Amino acid sequence: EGEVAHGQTASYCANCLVLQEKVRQLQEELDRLKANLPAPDPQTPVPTVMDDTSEQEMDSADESLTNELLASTDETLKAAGAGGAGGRRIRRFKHEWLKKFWFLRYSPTLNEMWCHVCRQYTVQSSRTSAFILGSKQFKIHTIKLHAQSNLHKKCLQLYKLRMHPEKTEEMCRNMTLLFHVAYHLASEGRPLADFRPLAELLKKCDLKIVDQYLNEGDCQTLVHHIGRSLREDLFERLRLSPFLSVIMDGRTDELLADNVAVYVQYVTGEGPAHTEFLSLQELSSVTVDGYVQALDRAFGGIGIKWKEEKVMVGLGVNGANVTTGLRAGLAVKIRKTLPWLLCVPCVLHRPHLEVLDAISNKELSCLEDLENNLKQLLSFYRYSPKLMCELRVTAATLCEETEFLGDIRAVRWVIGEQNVLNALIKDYLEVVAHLKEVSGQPQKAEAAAVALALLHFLMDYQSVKLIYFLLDVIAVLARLAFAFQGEALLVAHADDKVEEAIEEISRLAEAPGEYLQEFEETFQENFHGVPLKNLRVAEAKFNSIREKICQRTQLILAQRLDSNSRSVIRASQVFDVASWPQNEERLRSHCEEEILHIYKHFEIMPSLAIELRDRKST
DNA sequence: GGTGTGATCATGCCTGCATT
DNA sequence: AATGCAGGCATGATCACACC
Repeated sequence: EGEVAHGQTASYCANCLVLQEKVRQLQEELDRLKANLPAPDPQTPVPTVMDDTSEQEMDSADESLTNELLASTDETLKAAGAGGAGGRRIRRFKHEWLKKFWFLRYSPTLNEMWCHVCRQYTVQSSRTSAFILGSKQFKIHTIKLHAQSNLHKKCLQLYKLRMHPEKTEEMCRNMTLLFHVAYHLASEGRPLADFRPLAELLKKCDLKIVDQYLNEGDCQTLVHHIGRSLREDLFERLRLSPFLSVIMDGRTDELLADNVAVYVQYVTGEGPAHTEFLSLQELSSVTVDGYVQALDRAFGGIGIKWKEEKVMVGLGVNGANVTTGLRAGLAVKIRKTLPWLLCVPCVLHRPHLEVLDAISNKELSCLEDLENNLKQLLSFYRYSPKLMCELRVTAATLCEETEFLGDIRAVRWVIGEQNVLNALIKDYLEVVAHLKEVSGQPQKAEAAAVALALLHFLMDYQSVKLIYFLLDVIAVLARLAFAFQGEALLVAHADDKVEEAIEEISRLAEAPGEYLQEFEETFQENFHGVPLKNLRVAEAKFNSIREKICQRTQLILAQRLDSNSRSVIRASQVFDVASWPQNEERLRSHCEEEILHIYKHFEIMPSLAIELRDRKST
């Protein structure tokens, strides 16, 4: 009340004037009521409290209103101002400035001028501007400078937008373009610094883009909001989905902590299930508990309590640091809360990694020896541009593969890279010839020594035979990987593919595969004219190695599918429309048993009961 | 996240011009 | 000549941004 009373004569702002008038009327009404006086006669109605007079109306009205009011006070103020002159020059506010600068306001009581537009539309950061607080710097120069200032221009833009709503729409369109640019940068993983040049490019293409927000910080803000919006959409879809499956892909990082990418599969009313990235979680430890905690955090972040809400039906765990034991342990742990959980072999892009990791141990040290030798051979060329050039001329295939691999030191299993072994076999003679040449150069002692060691490896009968045999094994695993990468692969089919692979591997243990056969046919006393060493000494040893590799590989593949989930997963073959019988009669009874089995498995699941009830009621 | 740098703005002083 | 005013210029404060 005090403030308003104080401001009663202090402002010519239209908003203030209207409010002051209302206050005056209310005060009168209050006084009347206090004095217990009768209501005023209907000719002078007491206005009601502040109606919906919008700011917009006041703004549009304020110019004429202010000017009118000023006209009445102009003379008196002028007289008062002139009386105070004397001695050092005193600058005074000149009322004609109000006509010259429409945004200018002046309060004779406070003897301050300010900018009406800036006061209404300023941003937090510039609240200290003299033309917002109130200035006593009565110089036309000062006002002109303010009119040209960026702050004023920005506020003016906002003011005009408010006055003309149709411009807001245009601004929205322009901002949408800016959002597109920010989204593009984020989704392509491009630096935020590209924001401005990209926006400028669009401008050159005659697209209207706003001039503001073109710095990195604002781009980051836009990306942040885009991300938030997309996540909220996803969360909403997840909440609506009656069932969820989770895929966890662990990753070992030697520099930072281990982490796991959590993906979630959900169903909507139409179309197939969707798979989306949920979040990346740091692993406190690569243990069952570490993974469960990561799962808690991933779902906790979107307000889903997976243990209580009981909507999770499937789990796939993959990754370099995930052992068979860990995978099984995790399944056991989660099944304590969600007994219907299916643990399925999720898409396995690189089965050779897991197989090689699992089978390589002390008994099969030959694998690691081979790996080390291969890495040394590739490194020998990879990190010497000169040697690489020489290799390019003679052994183009191997050179290409080496380049493709990038940093050899970062490749987990060179053996697993099918094309590397293939390339080595293809360019075998050229590589051996080149190494021989390098080893014979006395001026490059270091390189010569390495080349000699590598020659020793390449001209070893057992090494070469092992490479041929591994090519057979890797080929089987590569076919499996290819099958896993198929777009519409059913779980039941994945199981079949694993079975097939196990079968093929067992055949390799008994009879030589395609590659080994080729080796045996080619090798007669020497190999393409290269005399191999340690001939036949290791034939028995090789056979034992071959057997072991096959056995272990079979075992690892067999463990891929969780035994508890197997029966349900096999029953899910019923969903493969291609396997349905043509005959209508037979179709009726087709897979009745399997459907019943799947139903019984999920029967205990609360959300299934709800889903079925909802279906019935509709 | 701290720091240096340039841009912007408010302010005061000075000067030149117009008016009294 | 005195006075008033606009505009130029210098200066310090503050802010945004780039860089480390």
